[in-house]
Amino acid sequence: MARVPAAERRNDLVNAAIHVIASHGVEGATTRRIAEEANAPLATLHYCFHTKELLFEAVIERLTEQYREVLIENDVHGDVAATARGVLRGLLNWYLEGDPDLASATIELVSWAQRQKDHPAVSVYSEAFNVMRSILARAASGQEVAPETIDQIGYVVGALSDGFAVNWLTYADRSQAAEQAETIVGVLDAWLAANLA
Amino acid sequence: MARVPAAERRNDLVNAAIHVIASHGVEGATTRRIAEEANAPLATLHYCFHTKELLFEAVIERLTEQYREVLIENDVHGDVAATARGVLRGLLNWYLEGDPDLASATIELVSWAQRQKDHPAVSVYSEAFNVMRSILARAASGQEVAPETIDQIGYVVGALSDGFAVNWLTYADRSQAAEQAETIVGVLDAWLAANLA
Amino acid sequence: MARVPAAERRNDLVNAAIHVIASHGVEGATTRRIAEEANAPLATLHYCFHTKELLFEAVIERLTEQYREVLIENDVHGDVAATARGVLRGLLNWYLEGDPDLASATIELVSWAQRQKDHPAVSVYSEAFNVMRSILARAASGQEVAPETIDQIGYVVGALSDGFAVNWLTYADRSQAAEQAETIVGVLDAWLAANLA
Amino acid sequence: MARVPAAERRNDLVNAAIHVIASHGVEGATTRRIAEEANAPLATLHYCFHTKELLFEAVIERLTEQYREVLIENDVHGDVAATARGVLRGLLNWYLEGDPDLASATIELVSWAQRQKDHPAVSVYSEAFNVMRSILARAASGQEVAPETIDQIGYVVGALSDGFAVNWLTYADRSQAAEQAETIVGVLDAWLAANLA
DNA sequence: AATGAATGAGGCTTCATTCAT
DNA sequence: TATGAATGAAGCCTCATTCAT
Repeated sequence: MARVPAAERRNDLVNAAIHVIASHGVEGATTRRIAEEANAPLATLHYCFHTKELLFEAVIERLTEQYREVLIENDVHGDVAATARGVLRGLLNWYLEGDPDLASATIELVSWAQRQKDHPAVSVYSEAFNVMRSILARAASGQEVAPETIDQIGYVVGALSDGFAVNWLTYADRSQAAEQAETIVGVLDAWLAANLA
Repeated sequence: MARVPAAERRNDLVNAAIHVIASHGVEGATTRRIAEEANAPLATLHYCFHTKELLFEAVIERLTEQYREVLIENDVHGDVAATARGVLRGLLNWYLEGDPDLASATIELVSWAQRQKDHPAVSVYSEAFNVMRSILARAASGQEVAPETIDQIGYVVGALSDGFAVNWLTYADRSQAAEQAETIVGVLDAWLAANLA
Repeated sequence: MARVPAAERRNDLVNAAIHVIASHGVEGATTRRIAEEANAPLATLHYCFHTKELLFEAVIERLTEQYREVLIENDVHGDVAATARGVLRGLLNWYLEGDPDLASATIELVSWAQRQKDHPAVSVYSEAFNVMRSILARAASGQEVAPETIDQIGYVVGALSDGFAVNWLTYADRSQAAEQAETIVGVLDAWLAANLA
Repeated sequence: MARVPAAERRNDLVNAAIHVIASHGVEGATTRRIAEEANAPLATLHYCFHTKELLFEAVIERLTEQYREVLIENDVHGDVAATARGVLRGLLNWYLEGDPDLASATIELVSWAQRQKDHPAVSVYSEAFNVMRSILARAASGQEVAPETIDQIGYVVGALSDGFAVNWLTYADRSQAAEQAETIVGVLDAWLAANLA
């Protein structure tokens, strides 16, 4: 079996882990399956990560980063309402049109991570929330918006996208989900309109 | 160990499974742990359910039923808006104040079930949705509300409660979650106000 | 593979462990090898002992018991000198003519045990020493022998038999060892004669 | 990591191996641990020794040499009895006051070596015995001592020191062992007195 | 009907070793 | 020469399940 540099292998393994977690769940994501998916010998997995748990943490880091990129890419640089709307749209599209593995692995890993000793799960959420807050704060700089309101908007955007994701990953019906995404955006709009008036 | 009738044992085992799934995840819910939690011999688990998968399906049935009861108990028999609001409140309270095991086991099992051959996961959602629809439909009987609107309301209530749950189970901060529940209800209110006018 | 009752299996496994430790050392005594030697599935080993360490402790218990039996069987019920002599002879014969696996496994395990958390190794020695002391003490009941002397005799008998064993297990030359056994007994005799006068 | 000449590395590795074997046993003496203890890259171990077995043989050579030095340093150049006594004392002190790693590694390795194909273990003993014999023979040159007697004395000195060592390494109680050393020397004295008269 | 006993398959990890530079 | 990187084989253990009573 051809030797492959470690950096590349680490990358392959993280990708493989994401794929396997997405399709078999955290539960079915065994080291063997992940190594096989990455076309790597089993021992290589442990050479690169030492522990399955460490691999999963690397996966979480990757997901966190992806999530952050989605947020940043969808910053429309408008006012608060438009910005919140853009970010929510971006998230829904990420779930719908991006790599579905990333989305389902995220959902899968959140509860796994929540049971780990040092709760890396919280970091995904907190990191995501921080990025969202800074985006919204910048959008609000010209307006008179209380900091608590910013946080609240961030929470609502997050909750709406999570709620959307759970349903979408359960039914896996794309056209239905596309309609639901519109509904979800409408919900945010109505709430923003009522609260930022 | 005292011999216990199978019917009772089935019940004990389902309860134990819920508890174990909630605290260890689907991943950590081994037959041994479940049997031990139920104070039952390991073989009894297989005597009662033959397969771990069958036990999990029984758990899902139980959760579905619980979910339905929550919906029904929180039917305020008012107009559509009040009813949707009541149902959402009921769900949020179920997560917040009811047996937290039930709530987290539900979230845990949804993605597990989604990966099973015959998708029992969908049944939880569909069943829940059907109940919600019938409740909302009855509430709407005196008003002029399109059937699609009813479905949409059901979807939004579900998504909001799911979004709430994911965050709550991740952070497990009760007082924060209580505030967030208010926000969530506010979101529904704004949307209903804008859409049922 | 035929099912075999657990008690018998535990016994088989302990015997197999002794044999494997004797021939491959603690180092080479893998669970697989032991299970194979016992004609048992690997899982059975863990069903019967849960842990390799627990199996080894059972082996140590067995060895301790054997050692004690050797001592007791060789109690000639004479005076102190004759008794000490008889016990030493018994030990040397045990090494030479008994099951050589028992003897070498004993030597092998002593240093292993010494590195374990709760030092079961010491127990082998202490137990053996206690038995020896009580045998010698009874033999000395009619004579005027200080308790410290009894302990000292016990120590010397032990040290002589250990010294003999190390050499015997190293060279594995039976006829040479038989002569050496005579020498060792002679050493004890000389020392007893000089010290019990 | 600084590149270090192979000769020095060989030395470091042998020292590290002795230390690791002493504290973790042959069983726990993995190449990684040894390399780490020697502050050497893992591959260097195999570059210097090709095989773990070859490293262990080098360790045995070193131990043999040390043992020989102890014997020679403790040659009092007196008559046979005094010389035997001096050598025994030297060995007991080596165990008690010298580097305890050396002593325990010796005991550890003897049974390991005994299981190897070409029995390097025997070489330690034989070499040690030869040295002892030549020392005793020189001491006996003025006296009338049969060659078999010389061999016997060598054997007894060896057996007594081994017997002492096993107990000392098991209990690791220095003050107790110091007393026992006196006893052991007394045993030799009594035997020599009775046999060289 | 109910369960203690037993097991094949597979879990994660670590070993001594070799490759490639 | 000397070593970071990589790996096949084997380590211990636990899983869901089945057997025998």
